[in-house]
Amino acid sequence: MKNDNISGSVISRLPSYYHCVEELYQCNCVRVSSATLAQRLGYTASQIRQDFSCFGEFGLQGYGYNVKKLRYEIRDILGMNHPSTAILIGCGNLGQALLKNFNFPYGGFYMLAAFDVDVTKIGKQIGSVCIMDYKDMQKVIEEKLPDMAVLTVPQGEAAEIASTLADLGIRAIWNFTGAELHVEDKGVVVEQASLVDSLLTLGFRLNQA
Amino acid sequence: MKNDNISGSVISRLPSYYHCVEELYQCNCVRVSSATLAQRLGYTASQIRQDFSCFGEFGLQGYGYNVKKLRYEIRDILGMNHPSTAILIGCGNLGQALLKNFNFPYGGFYMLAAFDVDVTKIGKQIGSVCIMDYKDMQKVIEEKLPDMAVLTVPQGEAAEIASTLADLGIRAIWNFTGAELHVEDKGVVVEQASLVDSLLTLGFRLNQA
DNA sequence: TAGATTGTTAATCGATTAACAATC
DNA sequence: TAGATTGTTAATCGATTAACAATC
Repeated sequence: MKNDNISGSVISRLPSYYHCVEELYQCNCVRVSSATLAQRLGYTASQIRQDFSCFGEFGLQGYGYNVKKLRYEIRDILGMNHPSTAILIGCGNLGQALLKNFNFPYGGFYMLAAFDVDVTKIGKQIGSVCIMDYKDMQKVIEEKLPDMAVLTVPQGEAAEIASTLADLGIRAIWNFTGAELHVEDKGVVVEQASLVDSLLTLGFRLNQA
Repeated sequence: MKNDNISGSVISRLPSYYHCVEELYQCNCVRVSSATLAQRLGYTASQIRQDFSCFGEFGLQGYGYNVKKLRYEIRDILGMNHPSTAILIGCGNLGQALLKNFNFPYGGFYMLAAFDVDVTKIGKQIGSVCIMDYKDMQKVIEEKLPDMAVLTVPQGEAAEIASTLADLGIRAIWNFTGAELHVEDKGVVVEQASLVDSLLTLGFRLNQA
């Protein structure tokens, strides 16, 4: 990686680059110019070249970008070229909905296991995994060393569980609870999955319209 | 509203202002300064005053902001001072998880009804609503005039349903499908609820760490 | 070779921060 | 009155866009 201080503006556009290049790749498209990408994404060609140049030189003068190579590079930036793994904690409605419907591999993660304290849920097969007893979580983490944990537990329990996960070596938490997790000082990456912020933005725009 | 051309940067901070001021209000906090808000939110006091000034003058020199008034103003910006209503279309796992667990009123919307085509689901009570037959949707929309529709149908059906909703007078769509909806030219506000983008950002940051 | 398109430098534009007069 | 803190103007900083030499 050329530059290790990538701005938030650039980071926020990475998912759209990923979606776009995956689509081109699926359509067997071989090459694409920054102008074409710009049109599809609603950015300027200049911005796209500027963004890519934070990470390296992926194109060829007079040609544009080879889709296969560009896809490889963008997946590399997102950490997808080496498989990352995840566990999910808290198999309520939201947890189960994610296990059943969410495309984790497309997001760059393989789901290894899911945990809950409710004995009536333990043993149930949901999506690709079988719900396990929360008591066995430590053992499983120590064995399989997952990179990331999806946190879909009740808000009141989130902070303590997050702390436990950090101590067990989990490196990232995708937090679906409203709780503030204080594990960033332990080197854990926390990403807030905030649906309500999206809805509030919708409300604002509806109110403006 | 003072200024009707609010930048995306400001809009993206509105949800955090809302969360913060709701919390202060729940704690019976009476007044707050931009410096205190800044500390709680991790912004600068200057930015907060600058942001608020896009919408009006909510404070008092030498005093700060009255929490109750500030809460009223921020809720007003987000369109919460007059009740907005919603329906949900597609009661699969995700749809049901939202109906059961998501706090729509906190997000500014009251859920009026939910629809599905699956006869085995119709009549089932989920959260505050009872799943209705998709065939009856038009009638219900014409009667109750909901402002917004939560779209949790399979991706392949999303575009057509969105178009139908637009024609029936729905003014906003909270889109949980990956489909691109072409209804913005019909004056419909579309907000993408993209969990995968959040996960991709997590992957990037994990890869950088 | 001629046309196309990159990566990068320079110019512009917008967003954030600092400073401060106004005033509660 | 004196201290505090706003709203706003000016200064700075960063992000986006435009321009263009390099070169496929």
